[in-house]
Amino acid sequence: MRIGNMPIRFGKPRITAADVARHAGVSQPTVSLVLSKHPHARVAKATRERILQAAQELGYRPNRLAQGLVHRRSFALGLLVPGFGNPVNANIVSGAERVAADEGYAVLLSEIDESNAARHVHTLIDRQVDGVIIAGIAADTLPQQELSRLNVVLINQPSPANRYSTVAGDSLAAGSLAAEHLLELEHERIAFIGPHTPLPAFRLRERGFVTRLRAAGVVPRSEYWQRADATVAGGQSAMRRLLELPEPPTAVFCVTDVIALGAHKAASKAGIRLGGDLSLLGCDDIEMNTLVSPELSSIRTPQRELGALAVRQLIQQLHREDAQPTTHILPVKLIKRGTTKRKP
Amino acid sequence: MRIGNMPIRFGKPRITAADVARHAGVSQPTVSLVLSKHPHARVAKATRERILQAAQELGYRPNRLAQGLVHRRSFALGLLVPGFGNPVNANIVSGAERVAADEGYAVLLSEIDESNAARHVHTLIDRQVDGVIIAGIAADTLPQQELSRLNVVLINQPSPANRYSTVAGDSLAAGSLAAEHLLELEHERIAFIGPHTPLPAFRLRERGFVTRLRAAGVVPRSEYWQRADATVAGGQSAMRRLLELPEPPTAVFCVTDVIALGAHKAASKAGIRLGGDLSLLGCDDIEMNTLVSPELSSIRTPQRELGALAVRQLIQQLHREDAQPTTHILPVKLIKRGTTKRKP
DNA sequence: TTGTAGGCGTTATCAC
DNA sequence: GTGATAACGCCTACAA
Repeated sequence: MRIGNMPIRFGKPRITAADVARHAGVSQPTVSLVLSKHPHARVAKATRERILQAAQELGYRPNRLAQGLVHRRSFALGLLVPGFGNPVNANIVSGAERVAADEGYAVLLSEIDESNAARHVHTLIDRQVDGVIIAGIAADTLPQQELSRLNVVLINQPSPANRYSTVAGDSLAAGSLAAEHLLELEHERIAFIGPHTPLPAFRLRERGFVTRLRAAGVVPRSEYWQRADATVAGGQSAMRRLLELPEPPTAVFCVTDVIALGAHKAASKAGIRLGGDLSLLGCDDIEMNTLVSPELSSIRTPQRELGALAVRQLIQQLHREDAQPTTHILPVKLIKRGTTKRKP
Repeated sequence: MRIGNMPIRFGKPRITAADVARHAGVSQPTVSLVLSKHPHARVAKATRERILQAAQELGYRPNRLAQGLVHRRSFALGLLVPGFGNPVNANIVSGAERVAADEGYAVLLSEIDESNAARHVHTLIDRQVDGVIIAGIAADTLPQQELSRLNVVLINQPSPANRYSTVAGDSLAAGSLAAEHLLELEHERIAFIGPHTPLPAFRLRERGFVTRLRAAGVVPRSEYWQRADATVAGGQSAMRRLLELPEPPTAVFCVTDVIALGAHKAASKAGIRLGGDLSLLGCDDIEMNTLVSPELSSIRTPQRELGALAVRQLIQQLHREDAQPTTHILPVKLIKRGTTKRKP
């Protein structure tokens, strides 16, 4: 890529530490000492005052790039997500950004898919990010070599080989809660719609679901086990397939709300009374669950909290040379609404 | 803020240009010349080959921070948005990020509200962003002085004093189209729900709407003109107020889909048949419009496109010292769905 | 207590 | 063609 020799507008002369020094009649390092060193560096009160005032007057702000160069770190974090069209990801990003900003870190956003992930990771390394957070995409689909040079915190997925720290909603419990709820409502013909994507969190939800069903003596029927794209359209067609079965299920658990909303739509279109003829349960509890009618029952997973916690964990890791990978599991919660009712 | 003296994990020795130089038996600046200078800098083919190979072998990647320091720019753009829980903003961000990445720019994400805007803007300046894009928040609520030191592109709002470039959906046309559609369906008792927030785009939508109504001889009734929070809940309560009127409207235009979805919900709850008893029209055309039943008619505004265009415009501005503020208006489009039907 | 020297990794300007 | 040398803005170490 060609750089240099390009004019840049607003090359307003930046105020530098040297300017402040001149203004205050001291040397530049002294300015640096007062402004960025440990709270009470030993420097004469008088000079300190003078420097602080000069800085104030000139509106001096240290150049983070220059600081980064010296410190070999940038006070910036990379955030790798596959599209925040998905509200779950949007919430994670939002939670992460907030904490990062509070802690003085910038957030570099990278919307990735399998095809461009390597490029994005490289970009982040080039910018000396202090660490990256990975959400919504399996870490092992990313270039391992570059990843190993970074501080990494994963969201919603166990770390391959336990190398990275993880924060996650309790996916096993989510699946388990889902099964329990449907069993409690006395359903037996219970179906499942999961996405093709082999995202660990989704697999765990499925596992928790199946395990709990089996424990109750309900054996999953293969024709009730549907795969779909993790989209509304995917949920729709999967639900249509279920409804066309000679003996359709009386309850369906979808591994994400987006899928569930698609299923919701397909069922409504087919004239099925949700909550009456058929119970439908999603997972994540996104906002629009309350916009459809009847409102979609769901398992609420923490999202902003995950983003926030991931950033905190990442920042903490930066401070300890010997930090070991940690795992944080946050609880999930069943939210009963209109789509899940006792078996007809 | 205290910096320095903090251990940072993975201080893996970065490969520098000096390393490559040593490896290739040339001086460091020569490496720089070959790797980052105009396509065909004059340097002996043999040396060039050697350098390229050395760089390849060592996996050298130039340090963007150092480049930024000398270029006085960072190849990073700031993105200021008020919450991407709002899918409209999420789409804008997504479109912007994509183009930025393609052009080699990083995106620094800042989720702002009026209270923390100044801090975020400062942060961006400290990081020497080459420019910022502002979406979903009125530019004149931000600190003007700092803003004036930046390259700015606004999304969906005309520039105060015409100082900044703007890209926007055609809000006037959106309002006008909305009015036209409802008039065509022979409605006369036409209501409006707009947000409290004085966001320019919203005011323009309203103006376009009113103007077109007036042109058709329909005089807006004050009791039909509701203000609401720009949320689902806001839309709900506004719609309830409308329904309680002695003579309720037969058609309602909401200035955003989020509000409209709230209105949709309130109407459905009240037993109103949307599209039958009452026509409802939103604006933006977010994805979940097709999830409710009947599906919500809307005016589609470009969102990813706005984000993408904003970045392109911003980057272009960086290249011309004498760039004048420009204005791009993108067309909008009526999407007819189930909630708008001929007057009963 | 403060100033001087040196370097972080890069690019630009010159001599050679 | 190529290699010193000097920035960019800041911080650390050491000397005064």
